Amino acid sequence: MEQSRVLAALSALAHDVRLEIVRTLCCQGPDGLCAGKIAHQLGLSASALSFHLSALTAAGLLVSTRQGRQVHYRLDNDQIGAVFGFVLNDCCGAQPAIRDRCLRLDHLDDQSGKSNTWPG
Amino acid sequence: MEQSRVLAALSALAHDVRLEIVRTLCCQGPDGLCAGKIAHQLGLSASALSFHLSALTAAGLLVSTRQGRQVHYRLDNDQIGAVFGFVLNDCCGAQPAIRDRCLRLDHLDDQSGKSNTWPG
DNA sequence: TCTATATTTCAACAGTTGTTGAGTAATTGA
DNA sequence: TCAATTACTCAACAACTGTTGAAATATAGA
Repeated sequence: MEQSRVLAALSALAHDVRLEIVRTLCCQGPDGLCAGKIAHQLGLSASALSFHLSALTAAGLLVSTRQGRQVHYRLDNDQIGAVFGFVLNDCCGAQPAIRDRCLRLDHLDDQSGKSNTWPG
Repeated sequence: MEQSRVLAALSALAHDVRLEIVRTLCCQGPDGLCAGKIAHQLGLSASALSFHLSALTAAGLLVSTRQGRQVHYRLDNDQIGAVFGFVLNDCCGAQPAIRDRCLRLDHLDDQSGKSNTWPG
């Protein structure tokens, strides 16, 4: 994964409406949700929603499929995982302190920082 | 962790110079690196660097300590882990497909998506 | 074809972000 | 105290981002 794609993804996620869109889509099945339903759930105008869906799609975080009049959106889990994998492994040096906190293992282990090693 | 802090952190990370600063600091010891050395390593002007260090510090991703004339910066690993923990768990529904890709476990498991469950 | 529905595009505007270079503040050692 | 070093702040400017409402596009069904 290239850094420019990671930057685009982080930039896309760094907006409250777009993070809500991600949160809304993650609880849906593989069919995702059509634009109108997302707009209704989040109380957004059609054009505002379209703007943010475009941003997330351009960043590679969403994929869309037209079904008749509707366009269905769903998360691209592979891309999302790859983005955070890049940040955690290639930018943060795969540090166990970060990984454990990220996976919420920190309360399971001792506080010495000598917990699990980073996989890979 | 509040969503507003997560948004601030993602926004701070979504810049190539700032991601390079993070990458530079993650390979340093607990003392971190002073501003002048970061500027030299990355070829930045003092004021440009100061602008970006302020952004990262305001977002809670760096901590600084003055040592004489110099100011040393280091990553706040807890905060970084908490930010990505929030996104992966509270925004992406703790999905194994994302987690495995993020931890780069995807090449170890089968491709069926039935791999490890999310911890917690 | 005509109408209704679903979504996207566009232009205008306001607000935010990033860069530059000059100036300022804090600290050290002569 | 003075000069040198280190880092920060500020103003000006350009570029980018997000919001709004109107218009355009695509599809479905009568």
